Amino acid sequence: MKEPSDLFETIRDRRVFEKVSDRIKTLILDGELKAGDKLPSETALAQQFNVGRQTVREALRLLEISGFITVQRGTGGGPLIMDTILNRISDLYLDAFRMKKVTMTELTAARQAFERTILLHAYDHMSENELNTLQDNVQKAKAQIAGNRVATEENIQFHSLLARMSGNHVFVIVAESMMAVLGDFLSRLAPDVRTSARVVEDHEAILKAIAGRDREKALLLMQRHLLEVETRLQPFREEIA
Amino acid sequence: MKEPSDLFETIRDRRVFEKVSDRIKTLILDGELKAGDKLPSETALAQQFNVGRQTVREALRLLEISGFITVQRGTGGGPLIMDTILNRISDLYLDAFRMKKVTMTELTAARQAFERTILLHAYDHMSENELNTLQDNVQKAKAQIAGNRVATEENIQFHSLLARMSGNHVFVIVAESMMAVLGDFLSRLAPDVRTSARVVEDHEAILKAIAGRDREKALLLMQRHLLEVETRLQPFREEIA
DNA sequence: TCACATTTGTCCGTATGTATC
DNA sequence: AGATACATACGGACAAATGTG
Repeated sequence: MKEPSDLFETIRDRRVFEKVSDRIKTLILDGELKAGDKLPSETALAQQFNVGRQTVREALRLLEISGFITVQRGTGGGPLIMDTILNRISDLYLDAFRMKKVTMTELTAARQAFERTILLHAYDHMSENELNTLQDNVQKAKAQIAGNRVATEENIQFHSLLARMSGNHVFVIVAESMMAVLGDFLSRLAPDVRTSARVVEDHEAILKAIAGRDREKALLLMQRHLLEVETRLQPFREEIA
Repeated sequence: MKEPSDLFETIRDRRVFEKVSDRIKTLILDGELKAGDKLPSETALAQQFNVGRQTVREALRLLEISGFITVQRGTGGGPLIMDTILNRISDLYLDAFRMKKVTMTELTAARQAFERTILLHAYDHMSENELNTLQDNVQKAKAQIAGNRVATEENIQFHSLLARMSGNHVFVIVAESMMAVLGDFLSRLAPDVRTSARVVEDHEAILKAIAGRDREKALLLMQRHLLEVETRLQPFREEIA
């Protein structure tokens, strides 16, 4: 027979490692532990919480994958508070996209909407410094092309940088996950310097439009750019699966 | 200094439990294991992978918190494949909010971009049947209000339905994850039938604009609607901790 | 109601790998 | 190079939960 009070207790008996994880998490959220601080070693934590090391380890796994800590091995190592939550969210989006097997067509449609908004935001508050950062990115990409190498990394980073300049963290999170999906597709294709070069040209043109304060042109170029990327990858869609 | 993009991350010495986790994850992503399938028990997995049970457990923790599996104790229990990624994303968003890495304003700005496009897509291909589904949703919400109950669930579903009608998985994932966050916030507010009623009115008005083939009006109403929801959640921003 | 089997949850002891000094 | 400190990993054991007969 269950006590009536049981109805109001937590549905699931929370496991010890979850409680340990929550305790540490609370300390971080309350600001008592900040990024850069070191947590005690596993054995020390086990003693402090009066639990087994295995339990502590599982708690640390939760904190680690939730983006609150990293773990370093060796002397002077141990759990280190480090905030990578936003990256973790991007990772989860990537998993979700992969689970649903999103197509390039779907991705492009979403990017059309998203990159447009990002561009608008970035366009409005872009500083001289940020403009230089983007131009730097394009220059590095051009250097790659000049050396007959693809500039995939730089080209993807271009969009990540733009997202950052929007000043909206949610844009960054979603943009990064979308770029990861794109990177996934690209990594399965044979490197093609010529195609990569065209992407760089597109980026340079968009940048030029921004620098020239021609907003509509920048938007139009971005739209065309995304469409072109999709059509280029289109024939491969079947082979991927 | 950290690279902005970890797409091409350094080849970190991966730990055994991470490899085990990845193996299982790959099986799920490749469709060889589907939602509802049961994984072997921890001891069985340990034997199959030729690793210790503790290692398997840590791998399962990763999969669990990444939203790929749940774990049940007792006879007939064990790891069960279940997709809860969206819940995990919203959990992490909430953490990010508490860490002040993301603001409600940022989330709303992202929603504005997505919901606008979702609406456009849905508007273009909406069938009679789908329109009825949405009207059904509004009717149910109105019934709740008429009974002096909040219609939070129905109101959130309105946006999910709209996202599904866009026919784009990316929109569905992003919209539903954001909606989950809002739902979490709303669940902490005192139920307010009057406010809930206004949301339903907004939805009905949007739907009417769609049915009347007035695209611009629908877009405008949606935009206003989202802004209103934001201001309603604004005071919450400080209290969360 | 009761016993029983299965599976996760937790702890301990020990050994190995790894990074720092 | 050697010593130290730490995470990583294995194996064994028992407790607790959960379903079955």
